[in-house]
Amino acid sequence: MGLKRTHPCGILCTDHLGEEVILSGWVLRRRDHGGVIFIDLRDRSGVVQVVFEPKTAPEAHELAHSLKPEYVLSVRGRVRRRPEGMENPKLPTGEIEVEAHELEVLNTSKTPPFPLDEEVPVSEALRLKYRYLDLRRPGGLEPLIFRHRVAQLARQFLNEQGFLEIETPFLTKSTPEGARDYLVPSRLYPGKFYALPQSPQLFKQILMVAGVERYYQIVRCFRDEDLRADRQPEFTQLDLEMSFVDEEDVMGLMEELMVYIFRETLGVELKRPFPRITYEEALSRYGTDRPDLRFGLELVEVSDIFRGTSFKVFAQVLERGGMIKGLCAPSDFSRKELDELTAFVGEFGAKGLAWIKVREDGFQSPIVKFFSEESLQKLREIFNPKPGSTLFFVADDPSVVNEALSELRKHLAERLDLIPEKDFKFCWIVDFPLVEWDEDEGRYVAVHHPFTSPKEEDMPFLEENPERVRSRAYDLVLNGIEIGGGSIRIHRKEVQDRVFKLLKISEEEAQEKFGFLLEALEYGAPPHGGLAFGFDRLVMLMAGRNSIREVIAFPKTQRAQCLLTGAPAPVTMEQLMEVHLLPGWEEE
RNA sequence: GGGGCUGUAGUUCAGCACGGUUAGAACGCCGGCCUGUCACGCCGGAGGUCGCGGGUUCAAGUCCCGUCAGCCCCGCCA
Repeated sequence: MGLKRTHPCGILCTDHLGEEVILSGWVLRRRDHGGVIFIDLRDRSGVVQVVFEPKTAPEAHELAHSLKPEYVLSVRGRVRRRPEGMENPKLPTGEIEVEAHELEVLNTSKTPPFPLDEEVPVSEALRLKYRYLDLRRPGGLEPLIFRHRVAQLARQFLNEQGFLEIETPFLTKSTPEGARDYLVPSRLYPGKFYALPQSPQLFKQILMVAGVERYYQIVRCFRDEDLRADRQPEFTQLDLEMSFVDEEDVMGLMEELMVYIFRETLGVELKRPFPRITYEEALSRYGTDRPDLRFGLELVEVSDIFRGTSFKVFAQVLERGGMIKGLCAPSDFSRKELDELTAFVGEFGAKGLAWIKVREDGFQSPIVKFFSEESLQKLREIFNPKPGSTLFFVADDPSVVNEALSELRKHLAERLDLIPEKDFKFCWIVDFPLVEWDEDEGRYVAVHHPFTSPKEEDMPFLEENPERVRSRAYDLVLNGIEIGGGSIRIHRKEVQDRVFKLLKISEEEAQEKFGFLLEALEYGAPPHGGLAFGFDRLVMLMAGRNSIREVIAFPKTQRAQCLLTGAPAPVTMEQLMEVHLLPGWEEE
């Protein structure tokens, strides 16, 4: 390579006037006037206009005729001010241009399968197959640069707080419960398998037993489950764990971390402390344990108001122990829109959606005739509805009511444009139940995981009334998306034994599955707890993107394929034999 | 496993409800011209397995069935 780069393209400005520079980058566009030729040269830093003139540099000018998009160049030239009136305000470097003296073509390029020079939409499948071109588009690297920055800030913050970054194994042991594992066959041990970790949970607890006291890791995790816009089979956690702490210590430090990252990247000043909402209250007011606090439309239970009503649908639901909740939307809806909303809640199991329109002269609805003036007055007091708004009600079992209205709440907020742009509303959800009854398995299962500590004051109910026991777990929710979760762990074996008993995990089973952790707990395990962020989700939300694929360099499709490499792919018979996997599966 | 949206030129799309000449547009690409453009301009040209398979029909891009792929959602994700 003859010409060695001296400057990035995107930083050149009037400070560099008269300087001789050597630039390297890709041809974004060529504007060839036969005489003068303009090349927009792009590198990671940005774009600058290079001018080839027949008089100034005949050789370079001649060669420049042959340039095409995505050719790779080095150009030697002089920075000069653009002629009066020829500035391009759309370019950061638009005040200047580079008068080319020498051109070296470092590589040619095939015509790209999609245009790289403009913001035209390109199908995601094509973008993923040619991800290297997709990323090369102007601004294409932005999400990854942003992600890098968030990662570095997190590291910096945690380093200063005395955390050690420690790696944990990827080839580890399958632990049942939780998501489906990705399995790796063992060559040395026929019939045995490693599993890729769903999270470093057990290792980080053991690091606490090892005396690390403060651990973190930005670490890949693997779960073989179906994909979503915010779920990839391999994703990244910012994982951390601390010794000698309670939940307030962890939550407080994590708030500081968020404040720091948001300030340094987005210039957003987050207010501390973040609201703490109990699980029960979140369900009551928002119908979900991950509420979006950027808008109102809160849910209110109105069962008592309608008790004894002659409206059959409500009465029957109440009789069989169901509930009625409602919300007030600040908008009027047409008959057709109301039908659409009814169909919408139907997707979540609601058998109907009752509505009352609020008019200047009172309520209007087909069902309002069933309600006493006293009931209607109470509705007015609760919702304080302005004329022109609409009350919605769902009557059903609590789980259906909450899910349907929670989804309706989000749906209406989007539809009515009630969500402020660039708004970041955090909250902690606390006081989760320790366990919930699993109908299919016929036993209690852990809401978080089996190592989550119960609250001290609820310990007496562990055996008699387990559903009443709250855990020392906490979830961090941002704009209605769970971005982190953690807990204070059980560090004493007798408590762990009682929880296993409650979860109907036998001693033999516990020994087989988590024996190494249980044994570790017996050697002076300190009280400890921690948290894991869904790092991709956090970055996605901060970057204002709709999918974590946008903030991952090489994401997989919804069917879990990598369109770039073609993974997953067949392997040879020899490879299968080596890991003792006999073919036969083709038969199916 | 289930529901929905999408699939037509290299790209982004129109055409499909009501089947009927040779399937269009823009950008890109190829050739030519052009000394101040910046989505340069002008002239000319090439480019199609209408995702794939089957069916209905005299005739299918268009209707029907199946299938594949991408995306969104439910289930699933302690």
